[in-house]
Amino acid sequence: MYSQINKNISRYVALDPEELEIFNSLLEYKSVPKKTILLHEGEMCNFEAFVIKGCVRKYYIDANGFEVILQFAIENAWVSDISFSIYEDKPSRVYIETLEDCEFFMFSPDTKEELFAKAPKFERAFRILMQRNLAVTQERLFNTISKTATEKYLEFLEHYPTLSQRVAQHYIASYLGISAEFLSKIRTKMAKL
Amino acid sequence: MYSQINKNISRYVALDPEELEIFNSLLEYKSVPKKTILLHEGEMCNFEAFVIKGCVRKYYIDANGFEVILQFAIENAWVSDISFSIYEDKPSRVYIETLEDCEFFMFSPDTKEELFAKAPKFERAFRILMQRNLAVTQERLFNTISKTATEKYLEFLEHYPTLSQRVAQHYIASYLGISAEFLSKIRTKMAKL
DNA sequence: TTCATTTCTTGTCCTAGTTCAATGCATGCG
DNA sequence: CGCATGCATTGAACTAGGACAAGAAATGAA
Repeated sequence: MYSQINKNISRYVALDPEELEIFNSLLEYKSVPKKTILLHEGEMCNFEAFVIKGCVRKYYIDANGFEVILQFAIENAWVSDISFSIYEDKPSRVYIETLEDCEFFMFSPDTKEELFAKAPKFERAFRILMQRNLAVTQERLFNTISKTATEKYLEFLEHYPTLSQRVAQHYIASYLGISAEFLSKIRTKMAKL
Repeated sequence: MYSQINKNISRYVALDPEELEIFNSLLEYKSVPKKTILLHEGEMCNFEAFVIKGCVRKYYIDANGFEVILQFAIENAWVSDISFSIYEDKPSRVYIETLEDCEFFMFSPDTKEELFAKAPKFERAFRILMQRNLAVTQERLFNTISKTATEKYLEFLEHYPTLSQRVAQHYIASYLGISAEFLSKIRTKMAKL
């Protein structure tokens, strides 16, 4: 049960057995049914979740009432509204919702501090995690600005091959920043070639 | 000369005089004339720069040969291609260029490691810096997806009031992800109201 | 198995923003 | 000073993608 997350965190920093021990002892396991909202807009996000199993989406609702999906997180991914909530003490503007029955390991800000105090090496691991997060977000910005809808969809299929089977199409459209109807049209056009 | 950067870094973590001493001793001052490219696409970005004075832009060139500006950095901002280059060991896809005569404090990856070794508290400071960077990028993504060109421009003016005086309009258009012509049209329309 | 709800498709019309000129305006440089 | 290069503006024609509507297909609960 711990092997996934241990493998994940070990990618960023070399850990000895005692450190992993400390890490595992602080993890909080949580099982959540599908369609559960883990974080509502306006709340403080007080967790960072590692997905053991299942799929979640992180989204906000824009000025016109449209849902815009910022991130899908599946097995071995982390999800949180880190950037705003935890450190800036601002309420979150996003929702985090399970799309399938999920299992998580959760970190609260307090247990994270405890971890850093007991094993400072993790400060570095979480910094690198943050950096990867930034890299992914930058890549997404890059795609959003510079690619056509079709290119974005192809890139999505390549990057997340399993996801297109797991989540409803209109969620993918929302992630790509295009209308569900237009995605449908892109798909029929692609099928004809 | 050190007061700006000391003030900046102290926002994220409480530092005692010895720690600031160490920090300052590792800073490398650099003065660069305008229109200098600090980082070319394909190079490894081996610095994080704090802008003491001046203005730089970070941009990439998309598949159709268009420049897209990702970031402007002015006084008291940090600029780098952190996310990809330094830790992932991938060559950068972006350019960083001075738009005015500039003064910087530079950090190389090595001096950063030296800093972390001598004063571990900075690991945290740089993690938080990274988080803010992520927050800003996420905000930008949010705006890019959900706002009209006019809204983006207004938001830009509000957020970076001085920049619109300092940089050419077509750079702002490129930052907003719209054509220079269309920005001009937005401005004339706004002026008529 | 049936009915209801959600999801996907398809067509038509519409608009925000682009592309491509052409023209006037700065401004830096010999 | 004059000239060249880059910058901003304006207009006309075009297009990617959106909004709306209505039907088909899939999913799911009782």
